[in-house]
Amino acid sequence: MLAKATFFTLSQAPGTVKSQFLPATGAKVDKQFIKVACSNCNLRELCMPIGMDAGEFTRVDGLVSKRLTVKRGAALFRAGDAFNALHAIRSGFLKTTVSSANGQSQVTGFHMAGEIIGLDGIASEHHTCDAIALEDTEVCTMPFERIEEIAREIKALQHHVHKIMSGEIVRDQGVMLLLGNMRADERLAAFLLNLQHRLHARGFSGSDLILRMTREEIGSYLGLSLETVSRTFSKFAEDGLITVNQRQIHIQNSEALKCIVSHELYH
Amino acid sequence: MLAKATFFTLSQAPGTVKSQFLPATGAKVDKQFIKVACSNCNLRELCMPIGMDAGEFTRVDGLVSKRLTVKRGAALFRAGDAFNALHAIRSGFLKTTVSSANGQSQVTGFHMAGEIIGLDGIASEHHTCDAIALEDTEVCTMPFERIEEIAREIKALQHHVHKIMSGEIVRDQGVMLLLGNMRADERLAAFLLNLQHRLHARGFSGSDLILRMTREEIGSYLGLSLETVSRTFSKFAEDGLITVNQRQIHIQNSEALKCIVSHELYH
DNA sequence: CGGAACATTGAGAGGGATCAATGGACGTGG
DNA sequence: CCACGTCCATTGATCCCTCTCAATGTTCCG
Repeated sequence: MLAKATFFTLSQAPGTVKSQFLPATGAKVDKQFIKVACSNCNLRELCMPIGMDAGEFTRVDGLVSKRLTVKRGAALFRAGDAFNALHAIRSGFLKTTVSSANGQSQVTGFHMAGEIIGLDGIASEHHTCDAIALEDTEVCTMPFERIEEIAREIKALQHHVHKIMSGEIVRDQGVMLLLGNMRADERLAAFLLNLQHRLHARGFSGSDLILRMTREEIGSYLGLSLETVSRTFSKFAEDGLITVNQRQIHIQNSEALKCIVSHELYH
Repeated sequence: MLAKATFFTLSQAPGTVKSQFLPATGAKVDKQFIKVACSNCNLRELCMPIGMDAGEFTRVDGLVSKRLTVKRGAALFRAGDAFNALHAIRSGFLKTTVSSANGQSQVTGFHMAGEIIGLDGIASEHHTCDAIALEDTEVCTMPFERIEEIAREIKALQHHVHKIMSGEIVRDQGVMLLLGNMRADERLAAFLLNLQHRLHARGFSGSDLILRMTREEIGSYLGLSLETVSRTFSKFAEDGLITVNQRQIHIQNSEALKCIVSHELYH
């Protein structure tokens, strides 16, 4: 219930190792257009409001000021940076991390195609987290002033913006529940199931997935050490719930994972 | 830095035990007006946008459809309830809790006068958490449709709504950092400092505070058992950092608390 | 005054962190 | 194409922080 409510996020590839993430339109095709319109984008159902007429959609197309490419390991933005735009992820995969004054940091989320990133910056006009690409990533940058301007005119867009922000709040609540209440195996099971769920929403089977992040990053997100993450993966594999090969995970028994999340030992 | 960035929230009373929370206007005065205008409210600087002209403020007054009183222990809303309004807390104190399918629950926040509650419901049109009053509480109910309607016309209000939601996201990030990275004493120290900070913003000294929640609720919020909360309070008291008398806390050495949050043992 | 709810404190156990060493995978450069 | 170095993952051993179970004390309210 809450588990599917959107804890986390994850990237992956359908079956083959190197296959790219985009469900349909290939990157090469995109290159032909200097600017791909939202109305044309195959991710629009994930990141744009539904129920707009053609005229409204044309206005929304004007939201995207530019497309950015972020190389793996590079930052889309960093804590402290001035905020002026939200970013829709077109392809690729990012993590967001917050840091305390003394340097310890925590992964607060993994973000994949179709999601909106940068909401944290609105409050103070400055970002409060780092957004780091975990693989080469392409984002559509939407100046926030322009978003607000158009949202004042198009009801559906306005409401959509509110829904996205509220959804992020709900997601965070789920992570809090996870960090505050669950034990290691429950956290990791919930993590994998969320993964599966989100991949399914993007047209993948979800039983085969490729982790884009290290064990350390998973551990940071889940409030565990990297060793515990690794050990728990191994335990799941021993019990026949999953198959682990480095970052390739095959989910064999998602029902059992659900039982683990629910505190129910085994079946 | 992140510590003051708004982890949590807390109510209290300035010095005397039974004193009410409202900084100035007493409840009795309010009763004379069927409806207290936002433009008149002494909390407006906390919950309303600044920089509006008189005409705009009059429109915003129309946001509040009614005032609700929630008795201690009662729910303002519950997970699953249909969402249709946000609530501004006028006086009192609430907690929000989320529950997983199998019944374990977690406090996700404590909310005091001047804060907006109910943002979680926008995403799915249904609330995802319970909001329970920890003392008799008065809220101003603002139908969300009306908020959106007026926000489309008044830029300052629109932006304010966005800031409030973003602020909630930033707060949640801080809680994640706390739950994922800190140890018991660090969590509790951060909790107390956040308390102090928020009280200060409301005109209280903040060195004397009265907890409105039980040890168990603190523990749930911080991901600790109630015994650990109690023990840590005692340890802080032994070390001369605070004085504890049931729910009355006196902060004697907030600098030392800051050191604890920063992982620095003692000084 | 008695009971319920809450807080404190102690003893013991366990889950996960930490420290440490080994092994694979990948990329770079010879 | 192979060698090497780096990064990452796995696995083991040990320790300790926090949970759990339990008993007692305190406050508040009917």
